[in-house]
Amino acid sequence: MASGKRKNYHHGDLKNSLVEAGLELLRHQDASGISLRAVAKEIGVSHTAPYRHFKSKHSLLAAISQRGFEILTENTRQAVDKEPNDARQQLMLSGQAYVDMAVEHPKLLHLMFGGALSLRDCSTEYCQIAQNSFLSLTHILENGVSTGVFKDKSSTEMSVVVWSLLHGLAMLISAGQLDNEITSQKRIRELSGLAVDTLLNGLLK
Amino acid sequence: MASGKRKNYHHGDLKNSLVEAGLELLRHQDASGISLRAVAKEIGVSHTAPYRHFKSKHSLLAAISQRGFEILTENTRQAVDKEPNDARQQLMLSGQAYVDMAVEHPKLLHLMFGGALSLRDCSTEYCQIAQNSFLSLTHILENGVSTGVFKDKSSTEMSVVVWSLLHGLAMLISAGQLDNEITSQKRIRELSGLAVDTLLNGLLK
DNA sequence: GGTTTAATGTTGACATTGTCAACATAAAAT
DNA sequence: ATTTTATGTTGACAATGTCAACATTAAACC
Repeated sequence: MASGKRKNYHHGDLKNSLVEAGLELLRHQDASGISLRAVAKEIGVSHTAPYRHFKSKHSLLAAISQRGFEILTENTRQAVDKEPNDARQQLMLSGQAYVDMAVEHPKLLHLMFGGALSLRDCSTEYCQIAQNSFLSLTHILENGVSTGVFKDKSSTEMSVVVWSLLHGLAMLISAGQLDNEITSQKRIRELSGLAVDTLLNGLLK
Repeated sequence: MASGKRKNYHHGDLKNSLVEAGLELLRHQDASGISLRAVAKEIGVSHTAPYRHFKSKHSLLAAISQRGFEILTENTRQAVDKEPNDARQQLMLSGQAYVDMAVEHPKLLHLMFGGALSLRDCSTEYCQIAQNSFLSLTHILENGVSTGVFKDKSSTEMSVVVWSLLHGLAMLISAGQLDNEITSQKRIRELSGLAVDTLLNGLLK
């Protein structure tokens, strides 16, 4: 409808619409600046319609966060699939996908990791998908070790290290901490590649 | 006063007390769960007294965040001072100080990096102190290069890489993402050391 | 020491927000 | 066609952020 006012009483797919509207609002502002009433109004339903699909505002934010993990997982999978046999390149591409997420969805990333949402209090499904980056990296590292590209170390521990590097870069970028260092999209890719390259080759002489 | 009710009309140091009270509340809950009225009540002043010292709730949160950067800076400085001549050890100790911050102040760290607070809109002083970790690491790396311990690469770029690694580890820990991997305080120190060690020596065979 | 000024705290009010209960509508099941 | 269930609306209430006007007192000044 032109004015955004719905003709029918039943929306039909309100739950998903609320999540997508929330994602859209997070493009422009932090989670703390988002109100349930604003999201409902954006879609053209009453201020308490969301309570038919979500127990609370917190629940809606958790659903938006889960959507974020789905996007991150899919972006990373597509990137990695470009190089099915090269573990080193897969790490590079994973890094780029991760950092791209930070550039495109900074506020969403901030919601996903920490704050009111916690892995210490989540559904089985949410907890699982929130760890996909870790699992994906573990898989790449296992491939790298078994093909002789990487040192034979605990893949789990190395995943933690690789994930830390990529996640840290993503978080610093999205928080604006590297704005002095970053002048273009190309530069971001350079830094991402440099980070992975430095981890592979080491800092010591 | 025993009941927390102040006898005198003038508090005397309300501005700092608000920041400290906010820090304390952040030990137990996310910034989104903190209200100005609750902070004021904690100190025993009226609900609008804070507006005599802070333009808005956002301003108080920014002051709390700045306090957090001060704590991080001081903790890191004290850790690094233990090894004035060993750049490699200084990196290790910086890592530990950074990660300790994540364990002790997870919600504060989340407030400091991203969300409603941004380096794209901050006072000169805040912007400056928010970059202290970066400057500290750059200094350590410059020392390491000049003493021949580290490869002769751009210290600025290497600082970004090291900071990403430490920051990522800290953020993942504080978000509960590494709870499966971390079983004790000792384990956290191990992971922190492992992360720095892996960055120094590299992953490639 | 008294007066004036400025800093700072309080009171009351208002708009917005999250959430609830009761009611309304219609889709689905029987 | 009727009943049940899902889902949306209306109205209300408590909590919150913020503002203006007023109150208290500390500091500055003479």
